[in-house]
Amino acid sequence: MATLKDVAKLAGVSPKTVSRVINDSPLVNEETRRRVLEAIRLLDYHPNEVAKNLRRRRSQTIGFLVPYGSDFVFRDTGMMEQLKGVHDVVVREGYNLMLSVPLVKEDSLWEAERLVKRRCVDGVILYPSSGIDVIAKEFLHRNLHFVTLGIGFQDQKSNFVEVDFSQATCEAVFYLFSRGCKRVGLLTRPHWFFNFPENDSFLSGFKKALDEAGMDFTPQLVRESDFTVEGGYRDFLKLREQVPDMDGVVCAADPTAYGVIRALWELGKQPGRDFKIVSGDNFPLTRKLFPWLPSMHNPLLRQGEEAARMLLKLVERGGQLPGVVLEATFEPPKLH
Amino acid sequence: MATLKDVAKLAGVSPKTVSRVINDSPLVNEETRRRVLEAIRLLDYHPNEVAKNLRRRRSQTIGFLVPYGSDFVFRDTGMMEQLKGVHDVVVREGYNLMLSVPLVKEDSLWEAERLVKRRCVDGVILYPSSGIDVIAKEFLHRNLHFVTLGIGFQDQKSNFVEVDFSQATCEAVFYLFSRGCKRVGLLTRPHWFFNFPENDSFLSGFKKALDEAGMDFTPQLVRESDFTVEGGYRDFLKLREQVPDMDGVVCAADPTAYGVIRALWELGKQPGRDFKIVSGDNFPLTRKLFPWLPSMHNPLLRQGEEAARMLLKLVERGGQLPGVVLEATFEPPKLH
DNA sequence: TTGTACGCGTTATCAT
DNA sequence: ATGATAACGCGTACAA
Repeated sequence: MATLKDVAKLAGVSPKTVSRVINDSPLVNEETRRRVLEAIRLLDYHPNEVAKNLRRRRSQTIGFLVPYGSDFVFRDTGMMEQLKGVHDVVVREGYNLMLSVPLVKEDSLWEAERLVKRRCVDGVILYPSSGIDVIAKEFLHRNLHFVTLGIGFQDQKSNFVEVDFSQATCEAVFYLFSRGCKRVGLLTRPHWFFNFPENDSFLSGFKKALDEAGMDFTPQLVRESDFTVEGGYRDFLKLREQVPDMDGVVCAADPTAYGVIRALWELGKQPGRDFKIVSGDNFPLTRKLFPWLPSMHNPLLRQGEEAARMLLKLVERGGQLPGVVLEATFEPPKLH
Repeated sequence: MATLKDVAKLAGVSPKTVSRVINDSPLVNEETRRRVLEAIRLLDYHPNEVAKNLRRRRSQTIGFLVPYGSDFVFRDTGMMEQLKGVHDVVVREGYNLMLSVPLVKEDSLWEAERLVKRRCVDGVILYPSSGIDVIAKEFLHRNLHFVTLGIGFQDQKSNFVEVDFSQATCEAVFYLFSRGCKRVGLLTRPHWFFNFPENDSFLSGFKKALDEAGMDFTPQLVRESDFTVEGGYRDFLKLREQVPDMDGVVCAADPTAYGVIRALWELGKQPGRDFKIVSGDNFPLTRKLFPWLPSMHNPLLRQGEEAARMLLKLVERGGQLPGVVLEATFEPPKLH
């Protein structure tokens, strides 16, 4: 493998000049540059990024840490959207993306520390799954770079990109009323999935809608459901026992809605006609598979992009950045 | 940030001794080791992987290069399975995983070269999408490390993990016959997706089944379909025009089958009852969403694992390894 | 515009 | 069992 020195020797210049050419420095004679480029071509020289990174005290790499538990199979579609958002920004800015999925839950904390403290990455994007609060607080304190996809711990003010569903959920409920529903339920997110359960924007939006519609809220109208198809199936059936006259439901996630759909099939009801549903993510797949299914739109791609942009700023400028809250939206489908 | 030297100074030993302790060398006195470990703890020292990698001329990282076009949205579920297989093996062996999705198709070749030649990674896992044949051949020639997920170019003998569907497809067709089908069609993989279209194991299995059943094969019975829901929808409707009396179909992929299911709904037919389907991947999601849907099983996870194991061997021992062919399986669902 | 000398933080070699 | 010294391949600081 040819090195920068070899190139310098062949081109008859100093190593530094070769370095300048590689890094597109303007401070180099055209003729010299030409000679150097020719030498690079002849030797098939490729700069060694590891050496460069050591010298620059950078890894030029961003980490994406997926919590164990992403076997949540189908949540992966949402994760992939976020990941793609992160990836695109990171790559465009000349960084690499390292993906890490700890094999067991206990490894998450150690893995986040390993990635950042051993300088495998310049910064890391974290899911706000349980346990991450510890990491986030320590990283903040030691000025290590991270961004959480959602709020990671209570009173976190910086370095997160959160999605707020309250307005979208409120509109979704009104949409169901407008479609003739008399009694609407909510399958919300699982509180145990997060570090501070209090702040459920699905629930607050749901309550707001009932309030504005002059209807009473009762806890019976709500169940939590983990973001899985089976969970949606199971929890919908339970919710139906709680609210026998329910004729519409808002789901916090697409997989949950899939579970509801399956349950309705098995009950001999046609989803969307005999019973109304609003879904929660609006995955591309959902549009393809169930074009008739109304859905809130979870801005997963943008969340990933924002998180990546924020992290790169942190890496390049240091300090902290105020958290960002994106709004989920609800676009009622065209009626016909 | 404390370095190895700082630790050495504090512990009153040479840097090399600290290095020995870190790397669990047996050649170090117990008492010395204790002192060093104490110094490490006091300084909160973390070894710098970049420096280590420079010295060891390794990046200790494996690349996973996703072809542009992975917007194939739902194929991602399959890709995630493979990725998870790769990840688990790679991490268990103490490597990192770098994920790269070139933003545009033209970047793929350059990106693969960049990753390997600039030593960002020690080796790379490639999809056999078009264009990869060029890379694979050059890498082979220059002894750079790679494994393709499937055969990347004609006559490739080494460094791939392929999945063979011929037997599974054959059994799937017989299953449909056993369920009363008289006329079975095939929605096979898109030939343009690969570099050498000749070797379609779905098609060969399909032909074999018809042959063994004493039925004539005609090209009308087959259509290619890209691995998308829309594609499955569209191509199924076309295939139905070609074969009006078709009463069963084998799909090369799960998203294709989803498209078929949607088409049947819209035709007012109940999938699985009025028209029989066998799917091609058996994603976890498929089991959850359509438990009644029979499917061949695409060993995606194992394919990823095998590819990773192969690549790590190549990285650590050099040379080349003969390609591996995994068998897809068909397990008829329990009838009731 | 170009070159020199040094350092980034670790491991390898060869001593002792 | 431990240490001195030299790499690894590049960028930085400063001088020319």
